[in-house]
Amino acid sequence: MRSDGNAEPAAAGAGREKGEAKSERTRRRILDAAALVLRRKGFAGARLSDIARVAGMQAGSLYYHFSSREELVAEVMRTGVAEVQARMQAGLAALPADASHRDRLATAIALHLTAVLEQSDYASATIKLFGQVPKDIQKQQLANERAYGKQWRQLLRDARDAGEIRGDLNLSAMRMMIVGALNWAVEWYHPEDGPAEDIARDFVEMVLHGLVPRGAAPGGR
Amino acid sequence: MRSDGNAEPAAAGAGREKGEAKSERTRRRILDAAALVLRRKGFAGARLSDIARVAGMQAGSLYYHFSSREELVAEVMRTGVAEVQARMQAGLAALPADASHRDRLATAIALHLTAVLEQSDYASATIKLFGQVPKDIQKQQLANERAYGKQWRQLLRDARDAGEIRGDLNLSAMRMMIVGALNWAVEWYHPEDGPAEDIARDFVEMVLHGLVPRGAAPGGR
DNA sequence: GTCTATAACCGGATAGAC
DNA sequence: GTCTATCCGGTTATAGAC
Repeated sequence: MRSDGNAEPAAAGAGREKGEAKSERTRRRILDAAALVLRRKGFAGARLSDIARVAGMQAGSLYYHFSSREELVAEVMRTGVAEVQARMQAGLAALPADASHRDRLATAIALHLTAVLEQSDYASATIKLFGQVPKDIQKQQLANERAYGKQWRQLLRDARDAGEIRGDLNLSAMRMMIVGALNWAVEWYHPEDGPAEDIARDFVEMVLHGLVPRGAAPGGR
Repeated sequence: MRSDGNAEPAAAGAGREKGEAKSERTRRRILDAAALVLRRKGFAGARLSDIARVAGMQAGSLYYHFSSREELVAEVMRTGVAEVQARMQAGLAALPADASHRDRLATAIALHLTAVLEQSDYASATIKLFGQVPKDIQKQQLANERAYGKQWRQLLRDARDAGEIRGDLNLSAMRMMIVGALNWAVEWYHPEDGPAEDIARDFVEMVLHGLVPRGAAPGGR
């Protein structure tokens, strides 16, 4: 969920189909447990024994489903992007056909933030993990996130081309700043801070209109 | 560098005085090495043997200067906030007396970003580490960052009270968003992206004036 | 103050019973 | 498929020589 992926095409879908074999369901239970533990303890802090306990089994049993700890972590991260991207795609598609580009941008911000703060341990784990995992997993993950980054770039470019956002800005920097602020929320957010949607509203307001009052002299000082 | 510290007063100064004993200099050499290694490998990934190698000694020798790995990490983090705060204080004090609150805010953004991206391994390590270290170090660190958070809150409140930024915004959310976007830069920034000052300029522009062109209809849509 | 050697421990991975 | 038992490598921390 860095939005700057820049390599090969992203991997397949998020999974989560219905008619799964029992084995598939166990696998998912392990992944759910791993996402939870990884989100809380980070890459090196999450022990297989923790994950196994949450999944309701013994550490050794995990190896029937995954060939190594790293494979398990990598799959959590793959799922993390896939989930956010799926929600984003669905959420944008659900907008009325005549929604403005600014509406689409505002919706994307809210979707990313709620996914990351409230809906998906996979997403929050993925964000925390990226800077902690070995280089080869990072590379793989950049590839996974490529399509997601593309979506954000498109969103901003379309808005600019339509004249709904300024043409004098470095859109790449804007994207990093927006997504960065959203991602960083996993470091400080607690449910007592209120629903993620409320926070998203404030973020959108600042991203679109800035801190300076509309009427004020442009120069500052 | 989370800006939301909320406990006891922060610890003493950043250190770095001149007439240090040899032993003090060695201690600092170890801390420098630790900051570098921790920034690159994270809390659990940084081995004492790595740190010792960078500092030019054997792992066992570290224990003459620090009683435990955690103590070493905690001191790196304490130094991290202290350095950023010192730079911030000096940088703001260097502004002309008639600088606007918006100028002060813009300066704070640039100072935080350059400190974190270019000037201090302690600062970048501290940011990466916070979410990875044990709870007791986190607690201690929140206390260390209390004064820094206060400075940011003051900056925003003063600007609002002077009418230089809007009065209808949740300043707490704004602070988290601004500092969060800056902190997140340690996750993606590479020197090839250009000087941190340039990135800071873009950030300031968006924070102050937003993405929407000044003349545009306020409603969007 | 720093080194070498080693104790003590821990977590990932494997083997084989069930 | 899952369990128990165990191996194995690596890391923190300590002891004692220099």
